[in-house]
Amino acid sequence: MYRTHTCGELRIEHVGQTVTLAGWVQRTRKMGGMTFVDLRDRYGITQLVFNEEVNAPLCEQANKLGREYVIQVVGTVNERYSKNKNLPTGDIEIIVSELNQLNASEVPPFTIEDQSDGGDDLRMKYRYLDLRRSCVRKNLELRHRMCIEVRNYLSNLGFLEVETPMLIGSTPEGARDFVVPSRMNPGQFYALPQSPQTLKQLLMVAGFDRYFQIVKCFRDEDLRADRQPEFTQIDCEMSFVTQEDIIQTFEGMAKHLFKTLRGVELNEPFLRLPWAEAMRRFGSDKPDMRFGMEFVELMDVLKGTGEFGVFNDATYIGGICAEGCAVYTRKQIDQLTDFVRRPQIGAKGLVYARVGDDGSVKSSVDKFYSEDVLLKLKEKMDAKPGDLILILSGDDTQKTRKQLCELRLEMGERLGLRDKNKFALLWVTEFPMFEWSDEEQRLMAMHHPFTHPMDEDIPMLDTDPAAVRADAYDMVCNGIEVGGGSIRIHDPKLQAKMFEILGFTPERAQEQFGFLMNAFKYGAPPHGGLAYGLDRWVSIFAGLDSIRDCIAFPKNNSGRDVMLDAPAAIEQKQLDELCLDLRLPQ
RNA sequence: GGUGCGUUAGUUCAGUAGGUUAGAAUACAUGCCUGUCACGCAUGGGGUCACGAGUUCGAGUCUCGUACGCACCGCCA
Repeated sequence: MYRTHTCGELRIEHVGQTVTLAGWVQRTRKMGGMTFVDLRDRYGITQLVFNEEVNAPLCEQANKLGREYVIQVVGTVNERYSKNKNLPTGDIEIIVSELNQLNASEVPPFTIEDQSDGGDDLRMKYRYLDLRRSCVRKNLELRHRMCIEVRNYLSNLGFLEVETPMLIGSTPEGARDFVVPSRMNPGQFYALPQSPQTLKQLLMVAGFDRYFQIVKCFRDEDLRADRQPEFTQIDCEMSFVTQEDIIQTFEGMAKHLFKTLRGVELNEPFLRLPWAEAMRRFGSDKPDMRFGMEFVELMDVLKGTGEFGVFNDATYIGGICAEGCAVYTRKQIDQLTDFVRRPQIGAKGLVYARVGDDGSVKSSVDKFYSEDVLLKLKEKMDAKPGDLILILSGDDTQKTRKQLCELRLEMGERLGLRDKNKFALLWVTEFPMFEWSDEEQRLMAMHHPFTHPMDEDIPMLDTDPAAVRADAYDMVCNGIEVGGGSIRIHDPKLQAKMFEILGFTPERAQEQFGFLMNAFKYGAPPHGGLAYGLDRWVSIFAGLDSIRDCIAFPKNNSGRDVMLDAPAAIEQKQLDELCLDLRLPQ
């Protein structure tokens, strides 16, 4: 037996027991005739003591241990002279009588400590060392507990976890597919699923009326801090349900996770915001509702009421009111102007108005407007003395709202309103069914082509498809889309019409999605579902800035695994066997 | 495909206006130290300043290019 206890286990009540421990050397402290060793495993740290007077050769042996050596010790649990309140095992130590070095270690390239000196790149290259750090390990432990709670919650409601294949067919809609060549079918390719969407719909046809799966999904798109090419979804689908049933079920799951994993009771029903309203009030389909600072539309107050050409040419003027920010210096406001002018945001400029303690308004456009108009502005913005009004305008309402959204988030950040320990959840509903693609010169499904339109909008499919709203919903937490879903189409005729609107010929629809349309001919139940992004949930609960930190072996910004050095070229023999003629870009 | 920032010791970083032998902290090594726990003290080793070209009497420092990293835009049904 390698060990009788873990390194996080022993307490004052174990004093006097003879124990065997095994683990890694975190650090040694040599005090002359005495040596202390911190022994670490994933359960904690236990201090080992070696005393030259008691056993000189053993102490000598301990002095030779380096960081990350793997050792096994036999010893007696002893109460410490001076306790360490920072460690759960800080009341005790092990007086070692036997030391076995199980393995040596090279000096690690960075320190294996919570406050590591290692940069991201190096930590990823030696991820197996990085994962030894408790702050990283804890994220994976949380991820594990979340999976358990998801399975508990859904299992108790009668959901069945069913695995769907990883090797499926490529579909042209949506994200780029990762493709896998088939050796036995030369020149043909599988694709890795972007999501098990169609497969779970087939499970509904098969009568598995409550399905879920914690499942890897793959999308060959550029990465971000919150986007990996392979990521994990909690994928769910239900039959004989309305949108309301699904929202109730999965709002319940969110509440369950918050309660069991964060100890947060969310008693109120989540806010529901139709997409158009979210765009109008926050300029985003995933608004951060931890703070207010809602948009106020100012066209009626500022357009045509003064000589300011920028506003008079605008088709949208919107403002936000930053409480107490009238004290902002010229420099601070210039910083905000630079912020909105950054190419990624793209605003031309920023108009501001300070509300003085006496209620007077001083703005950057004073010379263009009468005092009367400026007071009307203050009134419309509901601004109080000491507030700062920030205004953006433009000739593209959608774009200007997006810019104002960035400014609102920046102000929220500056004012400390985006507290990681505060959670604001909501549903965004009534998404548009389609959005116009300039690149493809056609309507594209905003969600996916299997989304059911809202019943009352179905007649508009023929007359004004762009105005049709979808029976779709996203769950948003702190400005992050944490899940989304929809009621699906189960009528083959409606599905065929949808493909037609999306520009598919009947032949091509049959070729790409025939398996689904055929299945619908055999009694498809009404159904709908939702998928949660597991990585995002874990990173929100753990307060992480990037989902990488809750993934054991993540990819870097360019989609590379720097530890495995993948992707990489393969041998000519493999290419030959796959009948692949590889021409690299010049 | 694009924008921004970065690349200097094992590691994290500093490096002034372009000018002598490139620094700090930490890690590592050696020595001292019997109650430390971010131990302390002393000494020491450790650098192709990412790569390539250019400007210059002279480049870690300025310019251009390349590679890599991070963040973001596009993209992500």
